[in-house]
Amino acid sequence: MQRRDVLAELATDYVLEHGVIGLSLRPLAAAIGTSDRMLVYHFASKDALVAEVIGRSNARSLEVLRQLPPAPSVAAGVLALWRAMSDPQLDRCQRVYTQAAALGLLGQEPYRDVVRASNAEWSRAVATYLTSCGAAAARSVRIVRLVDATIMGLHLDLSVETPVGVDKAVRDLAAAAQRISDGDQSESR
Amino acid sequence: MQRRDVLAELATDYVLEHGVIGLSLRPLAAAIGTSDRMLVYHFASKDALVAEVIGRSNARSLEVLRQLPPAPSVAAGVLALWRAMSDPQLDRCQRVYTQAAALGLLGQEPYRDVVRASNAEWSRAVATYLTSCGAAAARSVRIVRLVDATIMGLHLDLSVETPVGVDKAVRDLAAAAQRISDGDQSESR
DNA sequence: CAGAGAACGTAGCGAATGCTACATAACTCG
DNA sequence: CGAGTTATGTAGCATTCGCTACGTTCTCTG
Repeated sequence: MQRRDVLAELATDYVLEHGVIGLSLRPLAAAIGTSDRMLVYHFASKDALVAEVIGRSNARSLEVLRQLPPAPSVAAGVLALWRAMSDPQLDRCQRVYTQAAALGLLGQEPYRDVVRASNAEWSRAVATYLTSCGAAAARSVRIVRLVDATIMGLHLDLSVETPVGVDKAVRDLAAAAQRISDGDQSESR
Repeated sequence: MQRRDVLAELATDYVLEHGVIGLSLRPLAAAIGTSDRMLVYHFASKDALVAEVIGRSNARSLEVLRQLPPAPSVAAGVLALWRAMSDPQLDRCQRVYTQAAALGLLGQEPYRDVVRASNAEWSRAVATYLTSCGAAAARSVRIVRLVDATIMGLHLDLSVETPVGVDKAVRDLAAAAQRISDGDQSESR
């Protein structure tokens, strides 16, 4: 394996632990046994390095998601998805993504392209998964929109405090997803 | 009004436009007609200043939310809440909150206390609002958990791209909230 | 073996960071 | 008026930042 790839993977490990926001080259380089000089040499700039790291973090997420065994129903699939995303490994990837997205919320947005691409790929993968759980293909994107946003919001809540009732909210979400898949037209023409 | 309050309000305006993440004292000071020297003098440190700004930003959110007229149903209340939070003014406050929360996701968390307090206050206010829309008081916190997280997640999505189907997701959310309020026990024992 | 290209170390540049020391002005109140 | 608190300006310190210039080692290939 090329040196560049090794460094990229090590840097990804480091970022998954320390985040993207305050990141600076020298501590990162020291932690993975190289120098800021070499990081810039291999990745051209800090922003390019971080962008690649974000991409790799999201690639790891996708890898886990794609190996998630299908559940017997959409509701069960949502619960399985929640459990999978609550695993520390995947949770860290999601946190990195959230930090990258939050950077673009106001003012500067150095990682816009990677974040966009990651978001699109992730949405597609979740749709594929929920379809494998029996979601009507025509409705899966609609379900994904709701499920993905809610899981992300709940995880952000969980990072702030450890609120009661999250499990219940997840079950409510699963039920809502199931209803949409089953063809509920009541309130959403 | 004390000079300190004036500066705090001006700083809040500035942060609502430029975010908390890359913030540095000198550009902020220059923009609001003072110096970094004076900011540290009045607020003791940068972190203390930013913490206060985050608090004020969330106070503005609460002010708007508390003046939101009750809707005739829970579903309508969720839609009204969504519309209110999509207003640029309130949206910016939410973005600042998200950035502050995202800072604490990995590694450092300088604004933990303010974020926690803001989150708690906000949840309570949303619960109060939805109760005024007819939500059963005993179920309002459960509804809030779902609604608030979803709206936050959807707004984060919207900041990344402008995806189709968000409106539909909001209506799905409103319908789900309505069902919970009406006493749906089906999937969430 | 020779040469080329990749990998790396040392040192440092210019800019920006939060914050402080020191002195000065302005205003309030006895 | 005089004293004391509040507000401000100037200058700078120590550190860190991303990045680069320059030179050296290593490895691979012809």
